[in-house]
Amino acid sequence: MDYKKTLNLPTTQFPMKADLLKKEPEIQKRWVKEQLYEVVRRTRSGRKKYVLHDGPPYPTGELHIGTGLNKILKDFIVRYHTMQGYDAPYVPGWDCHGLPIEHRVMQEVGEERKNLTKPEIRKKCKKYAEKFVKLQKIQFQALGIMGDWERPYLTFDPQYEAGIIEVFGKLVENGYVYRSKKPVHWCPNELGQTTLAEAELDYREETKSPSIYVNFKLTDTIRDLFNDATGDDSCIMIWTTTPWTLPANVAIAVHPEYEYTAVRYDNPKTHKEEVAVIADKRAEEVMSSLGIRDYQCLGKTHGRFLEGKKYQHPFMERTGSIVLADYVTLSDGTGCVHTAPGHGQEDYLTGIKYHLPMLSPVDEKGNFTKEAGEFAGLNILKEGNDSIVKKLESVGALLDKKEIAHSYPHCWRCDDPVIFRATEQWFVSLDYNDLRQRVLDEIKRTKWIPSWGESRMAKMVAERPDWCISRQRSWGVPIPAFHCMECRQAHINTNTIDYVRDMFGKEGADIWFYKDVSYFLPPDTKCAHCGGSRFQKEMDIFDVWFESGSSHHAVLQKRSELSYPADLYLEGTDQHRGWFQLSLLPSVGAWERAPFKSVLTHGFVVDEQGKKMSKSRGNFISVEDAVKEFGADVLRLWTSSLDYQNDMGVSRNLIIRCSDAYRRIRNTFRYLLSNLYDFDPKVNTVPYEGLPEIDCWALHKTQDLIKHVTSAYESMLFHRVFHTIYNFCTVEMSAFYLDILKDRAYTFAKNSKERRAGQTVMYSILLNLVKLSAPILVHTAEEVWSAIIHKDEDVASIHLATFPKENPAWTDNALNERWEKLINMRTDIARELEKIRATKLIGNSLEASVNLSTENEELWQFLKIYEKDLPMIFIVSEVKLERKNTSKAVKGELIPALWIEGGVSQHKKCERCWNLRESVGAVQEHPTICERCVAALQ
RNA sequence: GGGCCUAUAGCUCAGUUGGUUUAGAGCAUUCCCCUGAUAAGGGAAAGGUCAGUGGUUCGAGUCCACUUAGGCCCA
Repeated sequence: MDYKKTLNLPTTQFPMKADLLKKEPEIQKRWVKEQLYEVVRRTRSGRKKYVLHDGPPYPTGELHIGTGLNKILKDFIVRYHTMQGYDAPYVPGWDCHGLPIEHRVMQEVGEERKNLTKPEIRKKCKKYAEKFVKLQKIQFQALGIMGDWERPYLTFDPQYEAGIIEVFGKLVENGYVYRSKKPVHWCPNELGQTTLAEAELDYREETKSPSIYVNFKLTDTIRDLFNDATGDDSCIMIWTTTPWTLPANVAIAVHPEYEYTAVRYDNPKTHKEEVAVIADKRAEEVMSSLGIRDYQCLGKTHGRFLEGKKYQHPFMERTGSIVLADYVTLSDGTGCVHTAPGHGQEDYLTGIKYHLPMLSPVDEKGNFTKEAGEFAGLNILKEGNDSIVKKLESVGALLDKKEIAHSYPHCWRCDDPVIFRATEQWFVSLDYNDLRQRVLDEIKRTKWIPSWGESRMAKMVAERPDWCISRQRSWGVPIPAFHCMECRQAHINTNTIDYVRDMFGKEGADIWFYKDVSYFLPPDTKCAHCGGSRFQKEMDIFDVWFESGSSHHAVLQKRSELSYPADLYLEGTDQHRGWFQLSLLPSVGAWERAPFKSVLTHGFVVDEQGKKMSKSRGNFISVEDAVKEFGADVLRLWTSSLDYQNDMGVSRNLIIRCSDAYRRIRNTFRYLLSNLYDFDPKVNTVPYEGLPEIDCWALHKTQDLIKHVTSAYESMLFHRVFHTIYNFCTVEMSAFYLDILKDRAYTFAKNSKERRAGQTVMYSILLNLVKLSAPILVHTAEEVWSAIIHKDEDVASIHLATFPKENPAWTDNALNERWEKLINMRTDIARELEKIRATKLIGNSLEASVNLSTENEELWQFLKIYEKDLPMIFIVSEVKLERKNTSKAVKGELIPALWIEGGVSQHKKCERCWNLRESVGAVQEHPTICERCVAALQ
């Protein structure tokens, strides 16, 4: 007789091979068809909301794996909260305007760009953005991200644009918006004459510039600092490579902590004795560069003591003063830095700090203006530079002039060197009405994860300058302002803003570029300053950060399914300066509070060696490539396995390793399913009280699993979710419980209480496990769910199911402790059996017989209690207990009181259950099987 | 150059307020077993100067300083 046919061997349609590349798109199609997102919304309607607000990526090019990872993390959170019963809508968004897109479009257009009008450029940009929104959407969906993909938010939607204007209007109304000058990179080329963003600059290494040392006569004495600095010809010496910026000089910066000295020497040009202040550490090199051998240092003092000393500008009718700045270095120059707030970024910040005048006597063509006095009309990079140098020489202020080669920015379009020039810009004030302090208060009220985000953020806000929100570009939302053509004053108020807002909401911001100014102004508008009635449109657009930073209003406050403030913002740590901060500022400015209750940041994707990922390094991985190679669920599992608060290493190798883990988890599902083919929970469930103890142990471990996984999800520590689930599958289930359960599941009578008990537990484990892993393995969990014949919840999709809850009645710590001991024994015994196996006496552990002995009374009692179960637990055919050790017995490692002797069982092997039993052949009708199997056949 | 962050076996992670003689898992590796989860399953072994140096302490993977390597943001 073929007894194999009488066994209850596992059977299932659920394939071992995942075939994710084929199956995931099918499952996704099903979700779309069944409108899963909409159904989830409906079933959760009225429940407590949990709003994770999406930070919008740029629709440019293929998706970086880091962007995919960000969306996957968001999806974990949204899905987990949904399963916990929250109404957790997810509205993805895209940041559609801005220079990155305009830049790429212009590059694609090539030479023709010079002839394009703004509306034409905008049309092309829009097309470009739309194209990549579409492509990226497909890729996000391929990752299994659940959200409102039919209605994402796009920053170029007219309604969104109106929202931006509303935020701006509120800030204007509250008094934060002002106009002022700020230095910008400027291309003076005839065709250009425009500001340039950092991305539009080409730094040329070999640019030749004049290098000059200049003395500025001090009008304040320095004898208080340097006793020997007698006479009235004390100077402070600067070094610069841009003589043309000297007319705008208003200060000289020194480092507060560095040591400065006063050097006495004979000026080789004027042959007069002079005393000049320079950094002590620079003295030797500067003097040698000037060709001065004989000089004398008159002591030292810290830079901070020089603060406030006044000097006379060498050729302008003006005095300046010494200021302090941390950015002063000793790597070149004199340690005293010529400061012109109208011509440099750092100088500008120092200017703001010291309330210095912002001079910029240079027009849009790069020529000096009247403000530059005698130099008016000269082109700064040509005759201008030379004239300044000559002037310095003639007044005796020039010490030396050389030519040096260094790195200098050039315009990406015309290749001409660019200049720094102060132009009128729009700003949001940080200090008006204490905005900065109120933002800092909101930062304190927000929960930052990890916690150091708070100090990082607070420091940035505390030190940042006012926010320049205007850009001189084409692809963006225009700043809704007007300029009086009589007095040049800006005309802006809530009336004009509301008027424009309505127009943008209806027709889109494009209208600004097509229609005449009169179209946007309420009739009879008069200039508030001069009463003039002729106006020009403002042609600056908003900084694109202002757009995405308005999403808290344009999306959260506008869409009925969302709410403000959001429960969570989740982005990379670069967004502390970016989106987090630039959402926070307008939100506090307009509505007096932070747009988020908590902010979670993750690290960056790096390669296997921990190096930054970039296309040029060749270690770039796109979402599309990764999904095509591994499938979304493997990618999601990999994402979950990492501690995202650090940087995350990614390479094909690392993801391949993770696919092994995926297979293991999948196979656990498959095995559970395959043993439940004939189990109907309504009919076959064995109540807890009727379960063998090992089954209670498995349920205890399952409660433990639920507890730990839930807490890990709550803390958003997904790598703990992963490790907990994975270890449960391998250690507790596969290597122990399920291995032991085989005997019962296969060889006991189909409807026996013992077998049904095991199935009862496997069924419970299957349901819990599939739900616990559903937020991560979205497709596989769905596939498993479909394969479960008797579901405990009547929902078509696992993603409509509810998250498992721990059953405290099934947690039994005392029982668990007993089983810890038994498992340790099992490990000790396995080690002994391995020795016998090495001698080829046994193969399968069922061929073994084990003698256990102990002189420890407590352990002895313990063993006696479990005597009958021990063969089952150790998967051996017999276990004999003895009070005395034999000489061959070996001491246990984990249970030192236990002495173990492994041997070969002398019984015959039961052909059916493979155990070696004395009872084999006891029943005549079945001479090759044991009594237990005979009974199972009845 | 500045601010913030990270560093535990080849890989992914544990390591509770500094305290149990040999720092834990799992995976990968090597060897063995099984062939009734089978492109599966089980077992065993090996693998770490906790990035480095110095300090505090009776005692440091854990606290402090510096160094190195890397990341993010600035300059």
